[in-house]
Amino acid sequence: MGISATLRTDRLEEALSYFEEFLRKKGFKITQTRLRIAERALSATGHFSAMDLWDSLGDRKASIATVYRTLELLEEAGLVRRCVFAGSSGAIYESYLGKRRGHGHLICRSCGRVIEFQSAAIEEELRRIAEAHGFCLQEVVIQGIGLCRDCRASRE
Amino acid sequence: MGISATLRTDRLEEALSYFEEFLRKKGFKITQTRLRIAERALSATGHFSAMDLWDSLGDRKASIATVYRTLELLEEAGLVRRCVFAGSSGAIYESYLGKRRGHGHLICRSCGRVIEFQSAAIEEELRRIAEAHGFCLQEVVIQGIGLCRDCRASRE
DNA sequence: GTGAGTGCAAATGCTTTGCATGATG
DNA sequence: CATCATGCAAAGCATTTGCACTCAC
Repeated sequence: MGISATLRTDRLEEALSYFEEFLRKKGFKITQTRLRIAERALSATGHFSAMDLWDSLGDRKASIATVYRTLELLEEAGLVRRCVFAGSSGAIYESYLGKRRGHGHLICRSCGRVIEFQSAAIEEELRRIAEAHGFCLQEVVIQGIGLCRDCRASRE
Repeated sequence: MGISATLRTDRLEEALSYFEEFLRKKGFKITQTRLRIAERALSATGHFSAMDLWDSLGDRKASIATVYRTLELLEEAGLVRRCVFAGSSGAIYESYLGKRRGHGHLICRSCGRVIEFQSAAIEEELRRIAEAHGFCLQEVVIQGIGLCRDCRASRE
């Protein structure tokens, strides 16, 4: 997927200052490296691996270790989601900037394409089920695995 | 979690012969090792890692490589599901024996407990969404991550 | 100035693979 | 008896960690 170079400056600034505030509150330091990584991660339009993000940092690279460490902070801040798609090794991240939390994914087994969808009904039902079990629901993972329209067609 | 020693002989025999038939159809050989691993995997009541299964084999151990290879076959046969729970490294397997395919999981962040649930409504809705995207839905992953009743209580 | 953040490289953990040996159809 | 399955050990890969150095507060 990779990371697009286009920045969504509208909400990005907002998200970045939210991240700064998060760091301050938690007693973490606001460093150039963290901000640089956060900017790249938050402005990504698609799904990306830690390595993709690292690649996109250009000349002033951070170490891959720091990329992982910062992604963890961004996830903790609720700005980024770490996804593990069935059938693929390794985690994939996505920026929550401009997306609703808890959206679902349709993942194509054949080409790896990921289609996002939103379903209030599923979220609602899951919340209801969690409540019935006395479970405090913090995060939701909804995935459909199969074949996308194109791959399905090319098999017939 | 580990693997229980109790065998559910009622349906187990049935599942095992289904597995044998699957192997035959695919041109794979029916070996003692495969059957031994399949028996353990299929009769497990909870969730288990490849290592758990390997441990449970007792004195006549197979190699861990063969355990992985056989679990893959069992998954292909639709008798076992490989799950990756958000927040934990490594895959967890579950037998589909006596369970409905596509059931969901509530996973406790704090103690790791896994609660299973069934929701026809979610399955239905996901099927509807997939169809709307021309997507051929083969498998479903539904997870709720948060705190179970006990861990939630002990935080207050 | 002090403690936390970073880079580097090494370690980790789970999983897969190559290849010689052994069992199955 | 030809093949495929297995065991073993080594490789693979994504991720994490230890530690000396550097930077933010």
